[in-house]
Amino acid sequence: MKVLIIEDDPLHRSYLNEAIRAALPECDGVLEAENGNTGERLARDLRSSHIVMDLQMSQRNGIEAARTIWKERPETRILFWSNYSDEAYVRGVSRIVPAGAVYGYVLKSASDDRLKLALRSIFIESQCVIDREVRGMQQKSLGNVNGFTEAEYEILIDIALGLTDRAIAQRRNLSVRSVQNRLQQLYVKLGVYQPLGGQDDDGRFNLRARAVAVAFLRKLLNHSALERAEADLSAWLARQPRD
Amino acid sequence: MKVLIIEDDPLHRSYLNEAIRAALPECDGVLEAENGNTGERLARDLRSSHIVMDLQMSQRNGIEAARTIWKERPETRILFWSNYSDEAYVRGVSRIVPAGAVYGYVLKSASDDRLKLALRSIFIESQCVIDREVRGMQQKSLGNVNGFTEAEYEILIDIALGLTDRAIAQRRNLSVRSVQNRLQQLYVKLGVYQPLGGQDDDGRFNLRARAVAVAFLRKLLNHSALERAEADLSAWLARQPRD
DNA sequence: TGGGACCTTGCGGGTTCCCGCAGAAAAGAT
DNA sequence: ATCTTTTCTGCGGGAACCCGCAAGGTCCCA
Repeated sequence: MKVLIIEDDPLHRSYLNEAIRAALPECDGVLEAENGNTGERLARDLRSSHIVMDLQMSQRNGIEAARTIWKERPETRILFWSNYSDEAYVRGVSRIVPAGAVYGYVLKSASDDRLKLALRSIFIESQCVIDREVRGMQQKSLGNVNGFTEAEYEILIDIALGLTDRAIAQRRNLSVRSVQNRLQQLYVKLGVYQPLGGQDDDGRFNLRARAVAVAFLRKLLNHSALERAEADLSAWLARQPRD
Repeated sequence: MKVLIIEDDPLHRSYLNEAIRAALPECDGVLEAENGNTGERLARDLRSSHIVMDLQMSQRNGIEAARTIWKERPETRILFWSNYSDEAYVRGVSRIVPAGAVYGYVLKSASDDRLKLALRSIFIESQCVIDREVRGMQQKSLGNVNGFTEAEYEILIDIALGLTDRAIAQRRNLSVRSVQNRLQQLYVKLGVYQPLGGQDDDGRFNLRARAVAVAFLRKLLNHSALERAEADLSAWLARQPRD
């Protein structure tokens, strides 16, 4: 068994390397890649099916890399080892994990033992391991207490990208009014909606822009999510005939 | 001489610790804090005037911490040791460094030697050290090729927070029309302006929201900048009498 | 088979945004 | 002191946004 590390911080990389050797004596080789691109290439060339990777790398982020890796070989086992449990990341990951895949998500703040345990669980015992904090995030994200529907998330991204109502309607195959409905719904959930009576900060906020701000502050959105969305968008735009 | 480390990643912390001991044999003590809050407290209690800190920590970010530390003791020497050279960070730092202060900004990707050299330069020779990449950022940011005025940056933040034109006018003591002028100017600089003829993506983008998106993608804005801005905003709102 | 919950769509209108035009005011330059 | 350049400001109007109201649609459950 060989393990591939994809992580851009050299310190973390060597730490991981040691941890893997210690936790998995049956492993006969550890490879390292320092960004998503070379990681993908190595995974393809060497047919690695055991990967540990960071999300948030400068060159090409972990989610992108994982997506293409899983697309080529869905049985690959991936342990995500990340600093953050931002909703944007958690959601991003759970959107790309193939049905039945074995994977893990542990935070860098977790203890040594925890990491080693996760390594064994995933790579040896074929069992998923998701940190409790991350799982909490998932619950909140998928359950509905303070949770966002796919539709709501979608429209949040669309306004974060700066699309107009009309463009969103076109993109999502809806009428303009429906788009506005979803927006209203989003505003309510984000707590930026102003129910007419409230003279408090009335008129101070542009709801559309405010919603994006709040989403960022709550880490519903982050840089890499935006980047992905922007890439999707420009692909769609290119596909769009001149109206 | 004692050195205080403020850094939330334990690996990086211990690496820093070693580097400091190696580079500064004359130093007789290294202290560690794992977030901005305890860092500030330690700095105050122990009167540390030699600090190495990360920007981007979860509890309280480096810029906040540095601001209060420098407010209390402007002669403190601070070396910022960060992963990123985002314009938002660079600008954030240069906004708070007191006149004549000795400080440094080196990237975590820099070599061992580079870090040690920076430590000696700043703490022993009282000389500022700013990584070339960061300096490049500063140039771009302060010079005006693709650079943003303070005014433009200010209004960018205001719309990113979700304020309306009217609210911005109030906050910045301008007429609404002036705010809109500045917005137009910003749109031009961000390349989102649509000069009437362009039927290309005409109407696809909401300029206001698009500007924020582009700013995020270009790292003119980032999470911690938004957080700071949000804090400033709510302070201002509290100070604002009911209109 | 008839509610109930939810989503979609059209209509209408009040508000905000976007911005060309043009005059006043401020800041520099010669 | 005068000229230029930049910034601020009001006016006006077209477009986009925000949203209450109300009429279908769909899906599920009893």
